[in-house]
Amino acid sequence: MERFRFAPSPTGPLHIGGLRTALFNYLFAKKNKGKVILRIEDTDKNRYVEGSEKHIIESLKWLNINFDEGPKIGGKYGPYRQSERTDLYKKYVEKLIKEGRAYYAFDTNEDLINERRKEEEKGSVFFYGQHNRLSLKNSLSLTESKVSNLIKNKVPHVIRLLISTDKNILCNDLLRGNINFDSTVLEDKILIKSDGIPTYHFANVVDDHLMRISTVVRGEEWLSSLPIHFLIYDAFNWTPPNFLHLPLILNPKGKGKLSKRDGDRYGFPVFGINWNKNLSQNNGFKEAGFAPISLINYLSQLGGSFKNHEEIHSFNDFIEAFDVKKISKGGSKFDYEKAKWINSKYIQNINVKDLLSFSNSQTKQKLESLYPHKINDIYKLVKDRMVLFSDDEKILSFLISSPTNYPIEIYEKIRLENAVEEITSAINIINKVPISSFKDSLMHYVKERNIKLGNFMKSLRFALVGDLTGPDLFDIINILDKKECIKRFNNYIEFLKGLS
RNA sequence: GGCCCGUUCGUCUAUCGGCUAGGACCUCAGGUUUUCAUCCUGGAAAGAGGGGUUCGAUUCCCCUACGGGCUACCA
Repeated sequence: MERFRFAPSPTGPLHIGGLRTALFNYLFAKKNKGKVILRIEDTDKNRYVEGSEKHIIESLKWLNINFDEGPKIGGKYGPYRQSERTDLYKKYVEKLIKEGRAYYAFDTNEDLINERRKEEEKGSVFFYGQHNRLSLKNSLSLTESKVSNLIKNKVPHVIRLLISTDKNILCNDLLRGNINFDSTVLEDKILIKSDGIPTYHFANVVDDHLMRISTVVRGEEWLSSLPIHFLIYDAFNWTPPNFLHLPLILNPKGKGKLSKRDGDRYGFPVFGINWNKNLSQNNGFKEAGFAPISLINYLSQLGGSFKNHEEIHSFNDFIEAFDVKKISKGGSKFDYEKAKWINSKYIQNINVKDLLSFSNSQTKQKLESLYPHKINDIYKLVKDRMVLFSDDEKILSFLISSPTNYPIEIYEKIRLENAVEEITSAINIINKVPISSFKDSLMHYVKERNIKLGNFMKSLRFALVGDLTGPDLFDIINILDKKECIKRFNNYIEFLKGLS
């Protein structure tokens, strides 16, 4: 049984980079009929952010990425929060110390800062490793009795990995093949911090082993720690799992990888669901008006090409098409325009009923009370012009309230000779015939008088909507109904009279 | 600075040595439409540079350049 895991840290909201890592884990697992587990890596007390675990879980749930094991679901390899596994790590690290693969280090923060400064002055960079460990304060350089004294007196200390002196460490990545690292430039990484809590590197390896993970899918930012992880597996004499490092999602405008702040900076969502209640704009794809499957489609083609990008595919399509060989190696820039296009394509392909089930906007609620029997007709009108589910607000506001003002610059564009007279005729026609035959009667009228249809229509639209864009005018008239149309036409006549 | 990874149109990508380098987003032009959007047709737009290997290189190798990541008692 293949086992995968998604292992975020609750240090803030989960952004689309994490979402994509989760997605690829999920696709990979499902493709192989394997399992995916969710593990919360909360080993950093200082960076812990209240509410982020909830945000992570809810974001993934919204995207329909479901886990087989996890903190809420349970499972036989739990607990699934690293903070609840501290005793376990202690047990395992002691084994390493006993076997001489790890050691105690007593250097204080000040000691290390000093060392760093010294190296900096020489124009190089300090790292704790085989070239200098014997001149630092640790159980390798100090006598045995001194070390046991320090420990007995509870002098703060960390536990470091003893990097072997083999020069070459051969690692493997599913995407990039073999990668060689030189152990002489590797740091003796801290395994257990002075507060007794493990670092990412240690907890990660122990858990992946204990939880029987067969393939680790994670972001490329971890590639440089791969040799450390291989060395920890080696120290335990464990077989490492497969590794797949995903290319990073890059900032579309600036430099570097996409960050959580870029959403605010450039005005697009970067989270699955909103984070933070008092927002000037939505930063979640959900609230911005995306369907979960739209985001799945977008994420699947960012740094991969399992399917073509011309149509919307289902979750199952992607599972079937998933192929490690189809993942690209280079990072890819986030492109909000493309994401939006995918969602508009999706909206065009669903029926009105589904569209309505997605939206619960204020606009929809108001329209439902205003036009209880016409809600389907209304959304049918705008379906093809919606990019986001939230677009109904700007497209349909004219159905909720009549135009409050008629922008003079738009009026200038359509200026009709005898405007008052023509609008009055429209009122007469609409009064005389059933609303359903208004179109025929109007066409007849236009033809009889030899009026230019284009301008006349624009004029009517302007009177009704206060703008020149929107759905079919006769459909609008049908929905507004006689009384409201006449009211708006009269308002417009008042406006026209006010001009002269 | 050191180590590691990468590099095809502006962006996301296809190409498993034969290329007139394909598609999508964006963009531009035209058509359909009462308007706008949708939709349809068409256009512009790319294998970082230099060396090899080969009959032939975008594809394989090396160097350089550029981009990215890591370099914390963060993950």
